[in-house]
Amino acid sequence: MPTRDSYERVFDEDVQWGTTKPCPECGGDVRTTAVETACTDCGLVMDDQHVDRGPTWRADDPESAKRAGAPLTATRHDRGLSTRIGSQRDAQGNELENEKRRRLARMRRQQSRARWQSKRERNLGHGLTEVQRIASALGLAASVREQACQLFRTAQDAGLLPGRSIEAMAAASVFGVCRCTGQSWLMTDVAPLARVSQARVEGAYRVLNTELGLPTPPVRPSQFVPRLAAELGCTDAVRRQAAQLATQAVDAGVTTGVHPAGFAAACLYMAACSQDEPLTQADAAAAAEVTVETVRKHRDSLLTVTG
DNA sequence: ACGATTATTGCGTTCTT
DNA sequence: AAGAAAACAATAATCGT
Repeated sequence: MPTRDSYERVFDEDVQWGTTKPCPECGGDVRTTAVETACTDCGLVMDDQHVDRGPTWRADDPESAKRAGAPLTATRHDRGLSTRIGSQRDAQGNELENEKRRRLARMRRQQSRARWQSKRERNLGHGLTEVQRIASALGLAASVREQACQLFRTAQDAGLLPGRSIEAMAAASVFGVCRCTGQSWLMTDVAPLARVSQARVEGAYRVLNTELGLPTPPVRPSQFVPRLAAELGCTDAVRRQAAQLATQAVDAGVTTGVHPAGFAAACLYMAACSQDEPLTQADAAAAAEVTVETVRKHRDSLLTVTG
């Protein structure tokens, strides 16, 4: 029996793991990790389907090659290590008789009771389910969902839960990860998905941020360009130019205090105009959930920047 | 001439600092 | 608390058909 150290990780050959290439959206780095292929800049996910294949483990001696279980995950309260008792077939795949079925059902029931050993664990399970629900409602990538779950764990470990609702902290965890990983979602996007008021989520996020010292960079309008561009069906060229305009405007310092999505909409509108692509102010504004006046205002400030 | 889009202005509200 | 920003509304101008 080889020791764990003698194992080496083996991945599929058809994917270049851990490599980067330029992003078609924003020119940033598209990085293929163990769980997905996504742009580190704009968050564009190109492929997060090969997650479930999981890593395989191979002994130095190829003879004894065997597959290990799924990778550990932060998304389940037991990190995915719990035993599942099936009900349909036995290990050989044969049908089970009724009596055995009943016995298995009983075992399953008992085990599921035993699985939630403590109140703490129940809370964790509840929180993680909530994190997952909100995260998938936002359409976050697998790696981001994973990080959100991890953040919730950290919050619980830091004793931030007592006195606050789990739902609030779960939503706050999702939002915190959105902020830290540059996702184009604001509090106004996350809070309505929570089962508690926005004020609660904000409160939970505040303690999360101060107690844990989250590395939260300021939101940049360029983060919203890809999503809005996709929603509006803009061409690649328009999207690229809009992203460029956005960063240009940030450098010029005309974006402080403004709604980033609204500004991104203005960038897209400007870019579309300059390339004679059809995009009305009304549509751009609607995508960013702002009014046409806002788009116009920012268009004007963009004009002063670009000269 | 007509509808759609864009501009302009003022004003009460909401948000940022 | 002061000031900026975004929303709302009314109205006019421009453009393509």
